Amino acid sequence: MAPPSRKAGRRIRVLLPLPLEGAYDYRLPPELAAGPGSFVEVPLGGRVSLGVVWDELENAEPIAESRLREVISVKPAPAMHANLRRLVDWVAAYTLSPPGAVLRMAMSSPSALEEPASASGWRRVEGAEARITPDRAKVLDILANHTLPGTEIARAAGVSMGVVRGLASVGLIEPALMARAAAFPRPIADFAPPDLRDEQQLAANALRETVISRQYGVTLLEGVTGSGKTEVYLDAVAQCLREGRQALVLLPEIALSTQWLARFERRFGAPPALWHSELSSRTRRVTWRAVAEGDAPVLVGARSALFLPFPDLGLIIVDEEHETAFKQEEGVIYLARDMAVVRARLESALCVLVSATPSLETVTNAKDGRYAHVTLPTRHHGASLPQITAIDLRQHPPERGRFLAPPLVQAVTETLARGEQAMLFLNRRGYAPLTLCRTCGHRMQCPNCTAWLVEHRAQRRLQCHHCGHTAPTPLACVECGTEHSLVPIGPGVERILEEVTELFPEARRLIMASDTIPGPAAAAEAARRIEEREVDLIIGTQIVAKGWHFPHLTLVGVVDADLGLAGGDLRAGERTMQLLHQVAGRAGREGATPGTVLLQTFSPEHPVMMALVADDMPGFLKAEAAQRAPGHWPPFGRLAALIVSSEDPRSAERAARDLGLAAPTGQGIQVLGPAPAPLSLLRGRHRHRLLLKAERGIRVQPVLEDWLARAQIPRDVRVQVDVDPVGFM
DNA sequence: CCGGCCTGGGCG
DNA sequence: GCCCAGGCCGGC
Repeated sequence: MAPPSRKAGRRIRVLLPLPLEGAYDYRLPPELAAGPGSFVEVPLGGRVSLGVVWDELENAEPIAESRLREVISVKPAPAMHANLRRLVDWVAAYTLSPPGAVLRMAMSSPSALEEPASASGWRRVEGAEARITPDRAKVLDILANHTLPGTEIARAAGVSMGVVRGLASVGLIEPALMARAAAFPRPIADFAPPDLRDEQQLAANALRETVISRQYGVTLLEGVTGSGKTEVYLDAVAQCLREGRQALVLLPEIALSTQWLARFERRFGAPPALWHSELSSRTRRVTWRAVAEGDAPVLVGARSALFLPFPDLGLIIVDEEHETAFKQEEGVIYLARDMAVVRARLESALCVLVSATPSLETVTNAKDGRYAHVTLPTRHHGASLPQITAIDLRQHPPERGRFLAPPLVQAVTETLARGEQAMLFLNRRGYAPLTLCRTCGHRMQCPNCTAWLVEHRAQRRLQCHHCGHTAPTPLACVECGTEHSLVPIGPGVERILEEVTELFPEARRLIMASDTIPGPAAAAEAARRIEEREVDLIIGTQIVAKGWHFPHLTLVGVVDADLGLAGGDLRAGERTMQLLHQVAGRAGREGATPGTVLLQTFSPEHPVMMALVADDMPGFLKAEAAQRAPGHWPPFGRLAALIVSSEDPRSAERAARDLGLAAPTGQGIQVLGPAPAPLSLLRGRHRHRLLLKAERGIRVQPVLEDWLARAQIPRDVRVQVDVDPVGFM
């Protein structure tokens, strides 16, 4: 056998969007031109994969020359910028994920690269001659100096597609690639700038300065609800547009942000580009491409937008920075708020973290001088902040079988009598969170999760809110067989609706929950009905907390203020505080009527309730900090969670125990657990958790890597690493 | 004794 | 992520 002939071409590294250890080496044939960032097609096993030419790695042991395969082609797409490649590497290293898994997010889907389909149209063939009818003349007129798609020509000329096809068949027009339509009209920086109040102008100036400087910076923009934070950061967006750089706005619930989008369009005379999981694959491709080519000056999106290929990003806004929706809990587990800061640093851009109730992490960073801090302490038009009062349920118990205490019922009655709107907030969907058999005590539980099944009476079904398991509500107890013995325990929003229907039969009622407001259209319709006063009484879950503007709402009743405090979660108090503060902020946003907020609670002496009533956020955060600092809890230390799961309960438990035995030790390091996860059974998997706690100066990644390398993990066990965990379920 | 299916490793 | 090899079990 002849020795393999030495083939020409240089060796390059290609990162593939797959969960592989690192980049793979290929040979680039001399006839192809590609450099770092180029999108290339390469053979992988028996298939062809799309990948990105990655950077040279020093000290890497190269694979044998004989094993190299050749790059098939180089894609005609803008190369992935070095900044984004560094972000991919950084996020992979930080989250201990395979870089290819992070690259996958940055490619959004491997098909994003394909040229958007049907970008072709028709143009006139100069000098061609054929019979001209009046209809044909109209078409040729329209095509005098344009290339347009067939359907558009027919519509503009008022002729049928047959005429267009006829012209093509006689050679008067020919197919042509169009200059891509401006899918994303340019927002105009000075289209309709608002008059900013003095304190807004000061804040806006501070942001402008950093945008103009083109330097990395992080600023916490803190302001009470209704203080006009959005106008301030949109001013920074305007400045970014003047600088000719791109701006990215991350929102926690993009599907519910129709009011925000309308506001953006009024301010800039054009809508922003959008990015979220529900985009069609075509829109996805067009948007991805427009971002890469710099044709989308402003993009608004969910956390995944952070990995889009902006060639020149000058500004990242993270609105409601404290929201847990910024945490990605599956696949590559990351917190978009923190990765936004990283991207801003890599891009020499400004990152603005916006909130009325900023997280203790961000407040601490601002206090320590790592972040700049600008505040808006007062509301618009002199509107006062709502008056918050606690209702002690021990002193004012609701009637038997009811959930609204007499003082709250009274307040709703008075509000409705004045012709104003009221809202009842309960962060629980469905009718009742627990269904119990009165005869044998059996509780209806999810077969796949450690969770009760929630009754949804309207659908006559029981549902698991963790795995989606659903079953018809049984007539008899599944355990003892007794009929009519199952009773609902506790309220969900449906049950509150039932109660107010009896109490206020005249009031026009609306439930707002993720199952009744499934998307942007429903959200817009709900907002319209409330704004136009077609609704008197709103009963809502946490989706009512998110950025809505309800000008006629003056009363908010929180049905169960204690709900989020159970469970011993590190941030339970902080999160409850943020959620209730945000809900409270919906009340009395306009005019002279101050809003009223009533909190139903069994523990009005709890620090969260006290702080809400006294409107003392800083005091609350100070107390939180004082609690967390001595034990080195975040933000005064670092956490990483290992979630060990398996379909086999014993396998999961054994692996967790083994990991516990192999736990790292050392100065400033502590391992808690293993312990069964609060949701010890989730989607059919048995779960145990271990928690690594380290002092602030310690990098947890090498510790984790070392730990995992020493442990023997059997094949049926999965170990997920969650650096900086947010939830503890 | 053969074939189907499941699982785990490798892909440059 | 997906292919394919190899092992194991089931069928006649």
